[in-house]
Amino acid sequence: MSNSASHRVPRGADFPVDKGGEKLADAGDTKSRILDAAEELFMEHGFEATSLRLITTAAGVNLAAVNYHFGSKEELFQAVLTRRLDPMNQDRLNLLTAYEAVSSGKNGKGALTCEQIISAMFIPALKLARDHEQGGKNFLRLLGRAYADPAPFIREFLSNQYAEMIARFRAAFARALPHLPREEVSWRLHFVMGALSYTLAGTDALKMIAQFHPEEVDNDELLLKRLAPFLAAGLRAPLQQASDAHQWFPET
Amino acid sequence: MSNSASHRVPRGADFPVDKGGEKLADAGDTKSRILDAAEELFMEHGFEATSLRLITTAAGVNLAAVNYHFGSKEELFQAVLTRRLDPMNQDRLNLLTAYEAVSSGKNGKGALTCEQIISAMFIPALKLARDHEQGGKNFLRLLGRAYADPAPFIREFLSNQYAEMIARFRAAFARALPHLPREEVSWRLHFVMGALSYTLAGTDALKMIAQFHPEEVDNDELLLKRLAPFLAAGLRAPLQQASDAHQWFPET
DNA sequence: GCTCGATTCAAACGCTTGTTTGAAACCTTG
DNA sequence: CAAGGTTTCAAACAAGCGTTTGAATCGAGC
Repeated sequence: MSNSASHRVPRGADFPVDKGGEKLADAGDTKSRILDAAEELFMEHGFEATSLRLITTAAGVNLAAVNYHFGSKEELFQAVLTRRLDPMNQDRLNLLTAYEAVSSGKNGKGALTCEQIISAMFIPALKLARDHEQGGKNFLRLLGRAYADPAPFIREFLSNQYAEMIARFRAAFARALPHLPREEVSWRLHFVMGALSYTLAGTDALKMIAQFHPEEVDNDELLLKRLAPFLAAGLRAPLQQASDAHQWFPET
Repeated sequence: MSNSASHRVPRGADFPVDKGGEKLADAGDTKSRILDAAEELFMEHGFEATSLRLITTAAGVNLAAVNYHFGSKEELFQAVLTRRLDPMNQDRLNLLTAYEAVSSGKNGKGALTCEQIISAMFIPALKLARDHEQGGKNFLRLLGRAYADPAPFIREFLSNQYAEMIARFRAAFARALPHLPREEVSWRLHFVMGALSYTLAGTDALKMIAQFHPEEVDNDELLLKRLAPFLAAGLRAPLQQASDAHQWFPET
């Protein structure tokens, strides 16, 4: 029902296009003002707890503007995610392709190191984290939270957005870790994605508990640089033999 | 306001107590029926998206029963978490204490291995995951999602619930990894907690993407046994030197 | 058997939610 | 300047929310 043409569709393209020298996101543009306000408020309160009245008031636009420009609250949320997620994942794919081109040219085998693959995942995220003028930093938090959101439309949306990227990176990790069963590679990729999302989303969760230095808490760049070696070591961990399981979990 | 005595307080204790041979959680008890239904529905839809009418209908009790027995929706949510989280964290502390007693008796130094410390964190969680009769498996998912929930009352509640456990485990890891700066230990503990929560919460998130075998997807026990070695290797990763940072993130 | 506190119940309260509506304002195009 | 499509606006809509109320029901103790 939300995908029907029931709402009046504006003349503009589905998304602001960069035509010529004009700014890509005009700060005065109603659509962009809504996207910016929604991004910040969704990050702060989550999808369900953020009302359209809160968003439109913060954006300084009329309440009906959301339904006019985006169709529904759900479609607004997807637009907020797409605006930055699409380019970031495309950057990741491009970076991985570039690494593979260099590597295959050099030794003719085409297998990257774990460090290279993780770099291809993290550098585009880092680019967003460094983007202080736009709300890039906020966006990473929002994205991390969307990962854990139970709403079906969010999960389905993220699955579609990530499908291509995940497949490419799983293949790359499988080549980098040929001694590991494919299944184990899938799991470890899952762990990497999880640690990344959670860490980005939850910096304010346990910050007091972890007694971090104040200047470090909100520094996503420092965070990623600490996380990357941690994950690389995990990826290269020797495969756990079934006979060793008792070392971890003695039968209670 | 929610903590006032504005609602009529029932005669029973704050929580079902195990008196003698009677069952700890009587399935017919209104309070327990509400807790069970709420646990499942909160897990499925999240806190905001789950209405009291949904919960009370599923539990087969009157709508007003929640406010009568728990005071408010927020207090119900905290009761759902406390019921299983309190014992689990107590188990973790007891297990860590037991390991430390054995270790200090053996070599007089008292430093545990990373494997032991991780075991002390994971085994109590594993006990819940194995607990199929009760909704223990569902609870781990709910808990993982609560970690990422932006609602202030949830974050504050979890901070208090975890404060003691986190402090003890950080100290243990610091002794196990004496070559690491305390700050780095805090970060890696944060990564461990994050990977654990996310992995437990999000098994249905990327399950299609990761193309797992169906029988493995919902097996939290197998999951934890794969995650533990991954995290242990990460914890023991050599400290990243500032001069090596370019290996990960060449200045773009 | 009656009393009194504990519990359940149906109904309503006040409020917020996402969405729709039809008219007003705006702005480009002829 | 007039026409026509685009965007904004105030107002209302139906529905759902958490919570409260006061009476009905239950069940043990005198």
